[in-house]
Amino acid sequence: MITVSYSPGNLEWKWYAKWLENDLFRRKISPDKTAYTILIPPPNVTGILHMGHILNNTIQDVLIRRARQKNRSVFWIPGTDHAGISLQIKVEKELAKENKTRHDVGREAFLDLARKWREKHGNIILDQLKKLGVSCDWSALKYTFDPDYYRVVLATFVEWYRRGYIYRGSRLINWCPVSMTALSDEEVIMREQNSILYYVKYEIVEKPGTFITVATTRPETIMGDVAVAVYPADERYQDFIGLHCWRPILRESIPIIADEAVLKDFGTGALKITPAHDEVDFEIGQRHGLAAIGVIDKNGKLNHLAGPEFAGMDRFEARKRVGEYLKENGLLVKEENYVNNVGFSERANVPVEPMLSEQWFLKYPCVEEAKWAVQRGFICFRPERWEKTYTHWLDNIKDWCISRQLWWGHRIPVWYRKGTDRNEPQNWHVSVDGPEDPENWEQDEDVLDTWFSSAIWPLATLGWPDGGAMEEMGFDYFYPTADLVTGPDIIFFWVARMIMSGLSLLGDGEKALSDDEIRRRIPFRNVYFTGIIRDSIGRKMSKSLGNSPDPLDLIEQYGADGVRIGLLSMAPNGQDILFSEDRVAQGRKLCTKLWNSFRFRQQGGMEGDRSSLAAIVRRIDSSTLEVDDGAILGKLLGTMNEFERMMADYEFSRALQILHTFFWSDYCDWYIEISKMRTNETVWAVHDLILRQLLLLFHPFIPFVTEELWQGHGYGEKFLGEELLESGDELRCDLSRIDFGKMAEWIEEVERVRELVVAVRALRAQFGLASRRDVRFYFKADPLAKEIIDRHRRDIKYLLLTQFFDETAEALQLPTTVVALGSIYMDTGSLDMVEEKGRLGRELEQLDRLIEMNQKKLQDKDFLARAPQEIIGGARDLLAENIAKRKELEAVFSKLSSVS
RNA sequence: GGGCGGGUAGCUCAGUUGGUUAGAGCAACUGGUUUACACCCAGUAGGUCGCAGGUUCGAGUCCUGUCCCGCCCACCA
Repeated sequence: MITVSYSPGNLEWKWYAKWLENDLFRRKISPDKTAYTILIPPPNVTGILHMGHILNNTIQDVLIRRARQKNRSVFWIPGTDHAGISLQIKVEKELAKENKTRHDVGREAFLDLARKWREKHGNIILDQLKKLGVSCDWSALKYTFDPDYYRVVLATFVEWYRRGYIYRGSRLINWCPVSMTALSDEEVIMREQNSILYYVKYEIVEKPGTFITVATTRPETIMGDVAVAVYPADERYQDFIGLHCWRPILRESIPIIADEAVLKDFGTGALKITPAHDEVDFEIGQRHGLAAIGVIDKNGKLNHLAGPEFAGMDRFEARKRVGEYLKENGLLVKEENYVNNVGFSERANVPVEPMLSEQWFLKYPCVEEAKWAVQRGFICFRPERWEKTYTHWLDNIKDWCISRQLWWGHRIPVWYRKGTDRNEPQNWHVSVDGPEDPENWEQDEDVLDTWFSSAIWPLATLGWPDGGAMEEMGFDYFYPTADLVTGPDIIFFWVARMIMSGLSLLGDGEKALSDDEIRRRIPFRNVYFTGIIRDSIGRKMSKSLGNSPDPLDLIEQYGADGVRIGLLSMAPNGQDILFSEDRVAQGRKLCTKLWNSFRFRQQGGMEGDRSSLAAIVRRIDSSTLEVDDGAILGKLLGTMNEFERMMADYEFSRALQILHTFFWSDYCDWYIEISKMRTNETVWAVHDLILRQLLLLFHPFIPFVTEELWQGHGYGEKFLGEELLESGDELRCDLSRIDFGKMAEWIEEVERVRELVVAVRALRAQFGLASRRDVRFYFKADPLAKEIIDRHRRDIKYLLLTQFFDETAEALQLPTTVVALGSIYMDTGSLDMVEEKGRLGRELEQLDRLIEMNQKKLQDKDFLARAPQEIIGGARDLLAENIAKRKELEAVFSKLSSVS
């Protein structure tokens, strides 16, 4: 038996603990079953649970629980990410409270602090996820900084280095002057800025008194200029190409060159070349063999190469001062306001500085195969459109700067022989364990980009590359994984890189891969991209706006079940989601309603075997089975089939809506109500059957309350989570004693009766008589319809709150409503004739419009000639129905007319 | 500059190869303690489907153009 009222707080933790106790989530390798694996997108150890996690993990849990219901061998691998730069910042902030920097405590002590921080806070988010009910196999928990994971990361580096994909080089990279590290292109976000475009005069060396003017937004880099470039065919500057000009600050002769990369229509068409601080300039410099002079330091301040006047000055201060200097010296032609795009560091939120720097790079492996895998559908993106984004990125891919000047991260496994030139590869040692004579070497100080370790998440979590570990984890059985659920914002950061990693690392050769080989190596078969959760007016949720609800508060208030189903119901397929707490409240209401429907059932007595589907079916006695019972069972089967179709397409919110409508409208509002009139064993068995199927269908979405009801209602020994789900067709076989040939007919019949009841309710509501019990009704129907009405007369009387529902032979002079089954007249005892005439008149008018429309269509020769038969037939039926209806109304109407 | 997504009831969204009178939930309004549930029940109202053309017997759905909103990518300094 279940308790009177539903309170999620009490029961949720109870069941989660029991599930864990009974090891329900642990993977099992069963050769006779198909494997189904999901990798959790590892949340950052620094993260706290937000709505995005809730959505993400709810979807994963739904998929996982459904896979269990379908007898798959399920493995959901949980884990966390060490969150490189993010955790480093947290620890540095704590140090800052004591007025210390990481350099004060030193590398080892700093790493200890970071580890301690993670031990203390790192698993909070996992505990929060448990509150949500996620059914991960916790015995497989991974952390990207686990010692074994750490080794895999290094092994990957070594392997790719060995294959020539990783190299060290001096390139122009994105430098963050606040975090003091290099960043990848993906970590730079472009922002519109109000800038000033300075037009600066450079005097021609060979022609004193003649100038070439360049336009720049970055005058503070003039000291690093090594040339001025123009478009080769630019007629304005033909005479200047090959000459020289004087750099206006730190006066020096620099060449005037021609390069196709210059846009002649921008500014003056002349471009100052500063290879150390601009990407285009760098490339031009390379083409022309120019040196690069870096005038900005890693902390964002100008260095000694900028000259004594500006050295030590912040780059933005220097910009202003250089501007003033140029003006004072008559070198500034003009300045104008200008809006341009500037790259910002994602984390520190300051403009990045393009800087020439020695870093480690990865030339991505298997780029073409990665494209192919998705194009050929070996990996299926949902929604499909993300394929384009993915392909476009791969088409324009550039080498990945993987080294970070941080301490918290996987340290690059490269050692340099002490006292030798680091630029010479023969002085390098690259291995996981380091050189055997460490005293003669010093290790590279840098660590790897966090995303480097994330890229091998599907491999490392399953034990790769260690044979023993792979066997223990069941690599061959569980890889490739089935579904990846993530946000489209990390399609480059993570998804694409995982695909390339899998393709590359699961083989050793670099030869072209066959389709079969690709299928074997891909890390997952489906990628489901969720929408991004926004607030109710479409803004991104953020801490600073304070528009993000605390998921734990929501769970507290509405229960994890309510939050889960509420969120899913508002999540259209792959579209952004406008969060509304209202929906979450509705989620809880659904749980409550489910609960209460069981309370209704239990008031009917708990006799009857419910321990299995077969047992319930046995209790159904065909001789007492009525049309209503058959109809609701038929609807259940239809609902199950449609639900399955939607779920197969990952259309969660639509699937839920179908289920919701069946449960609430068909089962509760109709079937429960009419079954109150007859309480025999067959009816209770039908209830047990429907409730049982509802629990199974709802369970992946609302696991806690369904488990409570399952156990409380005595549905079996096993946990609901262990029970298999029949398909609609399978259930149909189990119900083979029912005459399914008539099912469609039954459903149709019940629909007609419902139509009648609804129409009459509306009629009486219009007369303000909704709750009066003394209203009499009369009906006029043809023999076939009368048979139906007779069959349901008891239900109709009950639902219409009336004692009188009698047959009549003629149109009565009473308020009336006409439905497919016939005409219903309402005897109110007294009646405002004028009011009723007006009402009927309006209804007639509307019918006339419909009839006219229909007739027109059916008289259209083209329509008759070209439209398919069933459409024409449908139109004919509709017309006939409306004409009949009109005739009935007309009869009453004319009677009223004759009276007044 | 290129690409993607969206514009349907006051709000959030469905609408599946074009086909009967465009749907749901919420909000609004009216009425209701009928032996599961007021976290409920019953009912009412509300839409020229962004705009303009076109294809078609028939367009919310297909095509073209156009206007808004959002996102992603891009080396105009």
